[in-house]
Amino acid sequence: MPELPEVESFGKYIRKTSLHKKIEVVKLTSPLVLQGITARKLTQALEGNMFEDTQRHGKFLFVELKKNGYLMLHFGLTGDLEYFRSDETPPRFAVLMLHFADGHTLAFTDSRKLGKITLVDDVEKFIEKRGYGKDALKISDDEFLKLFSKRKVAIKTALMNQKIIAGVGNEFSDEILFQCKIHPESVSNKLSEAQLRKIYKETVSILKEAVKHNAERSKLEHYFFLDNRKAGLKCPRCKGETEFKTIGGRSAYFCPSCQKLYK
DNA sequence: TGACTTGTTCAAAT
DNA sequence: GATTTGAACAAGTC
Repeated sequence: MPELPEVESFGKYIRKTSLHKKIEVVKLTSPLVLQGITARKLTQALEGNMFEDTQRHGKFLFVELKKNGYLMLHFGLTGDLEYFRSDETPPRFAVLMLHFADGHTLAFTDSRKLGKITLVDDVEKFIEKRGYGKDALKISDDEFLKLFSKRKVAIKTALMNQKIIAGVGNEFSDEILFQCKIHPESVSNKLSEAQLRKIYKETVSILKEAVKHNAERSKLEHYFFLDNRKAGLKCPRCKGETEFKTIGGRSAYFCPSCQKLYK
């Protein structure tokens, strides 16, 4: 699922393929993904325009336009990007296609259509208005500690709450807590300062490494859960057996014998 | 066939 | 008012 590292890669992908090219035709095949704007408005804003750069906050990608602000992309569960020659067959789940003047097309694909697309004037204001927390790679350890030491929910739930810190999703939260040997159901404010600092350090280092490898799971083999979220696996650390549990309405995988529960 | 999954949002509860 | 809980959303996968 697209979490912070995947979204960072999507930004890189756009910068590599799609900057400074005139957008000639916009095709929107599924207006369902539009958030607060009409198809006409999106088309008008993009046609004749150009991408200049990208920036990311948590799982949100903002594509800077030459004129009139930013195109905001959120990839939901199944959002993806595909850049191809315009005479090739478009991808199956294309939701938005931008045909560039140079004969290439950038498609936003989304099979389950939980992604979101809109136009944004001011990125900072957008983030503030929606109440998102700092990006997981931009927050300091002290800020992290302050936020997590007052929350009374499961640490996994808190890590995934985009209003506390932005960017961590279900899969990475399982890995972070596995690396820290902390049970995902442990209550955030019951953890010691040292434990919270450890979680902070792991969060940053796992995300950074994933970003470095373009979120390719095959290059993150020394982690355990990232590509392998299942119950009944043998824990590589203590030979216990991994378990499944729904925590905060989300699936959680962990090793109950070496990830300690603090309640 | 229908249960399951996922990130976000929103409503309800505390 | 702030925080927490839990359902809803869409639709492919198994």
